[in-house]
Amino acid sequence: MRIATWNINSINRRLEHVTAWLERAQPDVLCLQETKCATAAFPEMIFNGLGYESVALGAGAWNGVAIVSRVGLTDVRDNLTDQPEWEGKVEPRAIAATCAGVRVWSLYIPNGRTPDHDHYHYKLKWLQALSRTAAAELVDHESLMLLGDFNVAPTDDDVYDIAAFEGSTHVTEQERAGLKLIEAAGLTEIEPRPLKYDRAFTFWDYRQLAFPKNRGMRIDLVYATPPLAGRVTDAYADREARKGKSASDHAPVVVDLAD
DNA sequence: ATGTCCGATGATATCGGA
Repeated sequence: MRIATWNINSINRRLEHVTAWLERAQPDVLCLQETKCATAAFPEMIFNGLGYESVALGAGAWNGVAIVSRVGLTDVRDNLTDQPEWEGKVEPRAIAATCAGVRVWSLYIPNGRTPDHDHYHYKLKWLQALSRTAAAELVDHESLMLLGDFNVAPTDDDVYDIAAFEGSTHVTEQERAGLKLIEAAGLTEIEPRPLKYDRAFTFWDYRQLAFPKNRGMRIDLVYATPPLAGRVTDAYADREARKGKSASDHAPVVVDLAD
């Protein structure tokens, strides 16, 4: 079974990329983030035509998550328990479904903007709520997987040059403590291998030739419970998908599980 | 081979967010 996650930065802008990648990579389940598309406007028929069911949660221009699956999609759930709000609203950043016995969450953790911004505190609270929801879900789902754009680099080696991130979000102790809460809940990170170079970056800014210079970050992450982690046969970041015209600024992360 | 990109706005260039 192949499970993947990809921040596609607008499903409508990226439809051709996503369908081509589905044909090439043949994932059984794909978690999407930043669909930037209202729930009812998600192009589910396109995925149906390729043999995938889908569920989506969105609110138009910002955020938005979805799961597409060709191995079943049941027990769909929107949002975390007590999900923190931004400007008085629960944003579409979390959706879950059970696919072939695996409880899958597609997650888009808030960016944080800058460490002195309210959005940063929102991000930290969001990570705390995520770890609590994960712990609660574990009661009913021993095969639990969290996938998505976490907007946190787990270690200094997960950015191209830690010196370039002084004073920035994504690399702070508090954000990494948020990831540790997920591990404390009983999940382990599935670290992908790179297809090229020494590190498996998943994001490269559109600006200043970041991709050709490989100035990347590893911020799209996968966490799994021990029964699932024990089934992992391969995991990689597919930088090929970052290439070409009108690509997303993120690359997919792919995880293979033994049946 | 790639020096932003996306979506929204009483738009037709500018802005917030990433």
